[in-house]
Amino acid sequence: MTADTKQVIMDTARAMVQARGYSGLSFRELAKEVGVKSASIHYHFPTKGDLGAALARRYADEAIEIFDAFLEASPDIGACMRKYTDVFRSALSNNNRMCLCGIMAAEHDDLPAEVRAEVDRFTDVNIRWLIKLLSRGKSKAAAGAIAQRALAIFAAVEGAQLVARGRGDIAVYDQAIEAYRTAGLLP
Amino acid sequence: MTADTKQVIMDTARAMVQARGYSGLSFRELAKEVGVKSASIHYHFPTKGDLGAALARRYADEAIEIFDAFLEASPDIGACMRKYTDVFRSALSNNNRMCLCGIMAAEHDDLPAEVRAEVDRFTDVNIRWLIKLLSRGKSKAAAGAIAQRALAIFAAVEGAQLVARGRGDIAVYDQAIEAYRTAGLLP
DNA sequence: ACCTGAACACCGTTCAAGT
DNA sequence: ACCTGAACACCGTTCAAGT
Repeated sequence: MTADTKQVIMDTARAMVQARGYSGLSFRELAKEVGVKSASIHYHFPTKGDLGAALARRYADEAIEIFDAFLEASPDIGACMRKYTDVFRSALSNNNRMCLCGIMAAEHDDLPAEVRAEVDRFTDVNIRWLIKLLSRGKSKAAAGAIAQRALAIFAAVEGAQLVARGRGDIAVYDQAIEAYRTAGLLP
Repeated sequence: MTADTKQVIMDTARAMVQARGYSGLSFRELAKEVGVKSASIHYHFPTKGDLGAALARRYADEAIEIFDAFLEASPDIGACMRKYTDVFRSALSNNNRMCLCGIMAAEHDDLPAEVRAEVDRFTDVNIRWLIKLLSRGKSKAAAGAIAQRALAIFAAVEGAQLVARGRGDIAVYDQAIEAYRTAGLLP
C-alpha cells in the first residue's frame, strides 16, 4: 500500500541524474535521500549500470506515450511541435535540469553499454516521432529529406537545452527555439 | 628544454575531459599517463577546479585566435561558417571527443564556480564571433535579430555534436549541419 | 523478500617529508 | 622548485549476516 521502494529509488535517482548526470549520481547520497543504506540500493539494482539503464528505459517509454498523445490531440503540425519543445523546456524550468538522455549522451564514454543502449533508443524514439510529424500530408518521396530534418530538429532542441542550462537562463532556450522557427528549421 | 610538466598535464587532461567529462577526470589516472604521482598534479593545480578552470580558460583563448583568423582569411560569410562548423567536427573525428566546454556545460551542476565561469566565457566568445560574422554588410538595425540567431547557431552546432557523439557517428553531425544550412539557419 | 555492517579498491585532497 | 608516501573521507561493489 505504501510507496514501492524500487519506484521511490527510481524517481529520486532520475531527478538526481537530470541535475548532476550519471557520473554525478552517488549510491550513498541516493540511499540517504530514500532513507535506506546504499547496500539496499544494490538489492534492487545490482549495479549502477542496471539503475541507469532502468531509468533511461522508463524515460524513453514515457516519451513515446507523451509524444503520441500530442499527435492524437491535434492535427496541426505547428501546435504539436510547440508541445514537443515545451517538454524539453519543462526540464529546465524544473530547477535547471536537463533531458535525462541529453545529459547522458554527453557522458557517452563513461556509460556502461546497457545504459548507452537505452539512451540511443531515446534518440530513436524522438527522431521517429519527428519523422511521423513532418510526414503529415507529405508524399513519401521526400522521406530522405524529412529524416535529415528530424535529426537536425532533435539535435537543435537538445543543443538549446544544453546551452540554456549552461547559462542557467531559460530565456536562452526560448530565444533559440524562436530563432529555429524564424529560420524555418521548425515547422 | 624538455616538455614543461605543467603543459603536459594540461594537454593530457584536456584530451581526457573531452572524452570523459570533468567528472570522469581522475587525478590518479592523469598522473599515471603523465608519469608522476597524483600528489604532484596537486602541486601544479591545487584543486581539480583549478585544473578545470585553467583548461577552459586556455580553450576559450585558443578559440578566439582560431576564429578571428577565419574572419581575416576570407571575406565570405559562408566560407567562414563552414570553417567554424569544421572546428566542432574535428573534435568528433578525434576519437569521438566533444567540445571541452560543451561537455562541461552538461556537467553544469557538478562544476566548481571557477570552472563554470570559464565555460560561460567560451560561450560568450562563440556568440560574439558569430555576431561579428553575421553582421558583415548588415545595418546595425537588425542587431537584436542577429544576436538571437547567433545564439541559435551556437546551440544548434553544440547539439549536433552532442547527438552525433551519442551515436558515435560523425555522419550524424554532417547531416544535421547540412539540414541547418538547408533550412537557412546557417548562412 | 528485503535490509544491513563491514570490507575492498577506487576517488580528491592534505601535509609532512624528501631531493 | 618539484615530487612523494601516507593518511583522510569519499565512491561503487560484494557478501555474509540479520529480520
